[in-house]
Amino acid sequence: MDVRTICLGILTRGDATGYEIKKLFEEGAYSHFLEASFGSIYPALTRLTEEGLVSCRAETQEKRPDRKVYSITQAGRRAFIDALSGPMPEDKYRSPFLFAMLFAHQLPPEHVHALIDQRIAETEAMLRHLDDVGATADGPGEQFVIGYGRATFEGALAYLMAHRARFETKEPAAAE
Amino acid sequence: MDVRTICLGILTRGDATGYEIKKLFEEGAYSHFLEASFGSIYPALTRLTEEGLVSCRAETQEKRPDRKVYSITQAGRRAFIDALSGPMPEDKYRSPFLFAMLFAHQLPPEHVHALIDQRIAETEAMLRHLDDVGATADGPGEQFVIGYGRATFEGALAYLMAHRARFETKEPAAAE
DNA sequence: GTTTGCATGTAAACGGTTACATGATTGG
DNA sequence: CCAATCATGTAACCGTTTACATGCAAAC
Repeated sequence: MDVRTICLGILTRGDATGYEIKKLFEEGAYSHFLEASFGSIYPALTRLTEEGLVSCRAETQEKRPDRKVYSITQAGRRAFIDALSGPMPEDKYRSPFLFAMLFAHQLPPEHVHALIDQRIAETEAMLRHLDDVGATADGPGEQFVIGYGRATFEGALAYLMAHRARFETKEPAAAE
Repeated sequence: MDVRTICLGILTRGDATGYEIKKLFEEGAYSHFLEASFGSIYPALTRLTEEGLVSCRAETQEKRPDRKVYSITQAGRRAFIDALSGPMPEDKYRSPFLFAMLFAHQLPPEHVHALIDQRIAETEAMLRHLDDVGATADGPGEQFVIGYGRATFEGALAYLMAHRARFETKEPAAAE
């Protein structure tokens, strides 16, 4: 899913500036499965405007830099639905944490232990975040996505809790 | 986690050719959280050899193309442990499926339904795959990683099963 | 007085994928 | 006969990140 399509999707929910889109990426209900930087959002918005999929009105503000508010056009809505109707690219999960855990026996036990504890803390933080955004989420889609995130993170958390002892520091482990 | 480090890690488990490393990526216990193509593996192996982190012996085969078998060196092992000891980059999860679900109310109900059913089938296939590789997995690290995968996919699957009815085709939904 | 927030944008660098090039063998 | 498996490698392309450039206002 490229940044273009994601911007289009966000704009179906209401007008926004590039800056606001970025904030949705890092703070919203999307943050656990989407990400993008200014360096990709601004050029995407410019191209989308050239192609007539979004329109742009400039708002001159006092005491604040000018802002460009983008709206999706009818053509944009059509292009968006088309993009969602085509074949879905596969989900991608890249996990440096799991990669490191694969080599747990080659690492100092206290390092492995720290890795797991850190991961537990991050997962708990993620669950709290999902609760926060879940409280104000509107449509059924958003509720579904947040629920899906909660289900996976809860599964992961339970597993981490249940298996951390395995790698506890200096656990002399009965046999090899 | 770049392809270089991942190749190094795989080679700590035993010698391998570029071709074999690729197969591990797509068939092994790694496949749910790692991926790489030939176009990145071969150049990585070449560079690693130049830097002395791996060594390479050529095996001339009859009836088969020559193969280059790579082994990790002592310097390579050190570099690998160093890479795992530094700060871990965050996990990244990119989900076109969840992105599409966010806009479920804008999509034809039968399309949403198909999306969920497809996802259920994929998740079940993934769980079967993890069972297969889990049966032959050796170290504690591999067992942990497979268990973690199972825990998250089982959480996801239970959620999908429990909530698919919400989006069932033509469910006239009591109120908005 | 320094950091944070608002606000937009560009250019270079990076890591990676896709497609291409080559070629023999084995199984359906 | 065609597809798949084994096996290596390059080059063009792509989307993205990172760093840079600019600047004012409010909060700490």
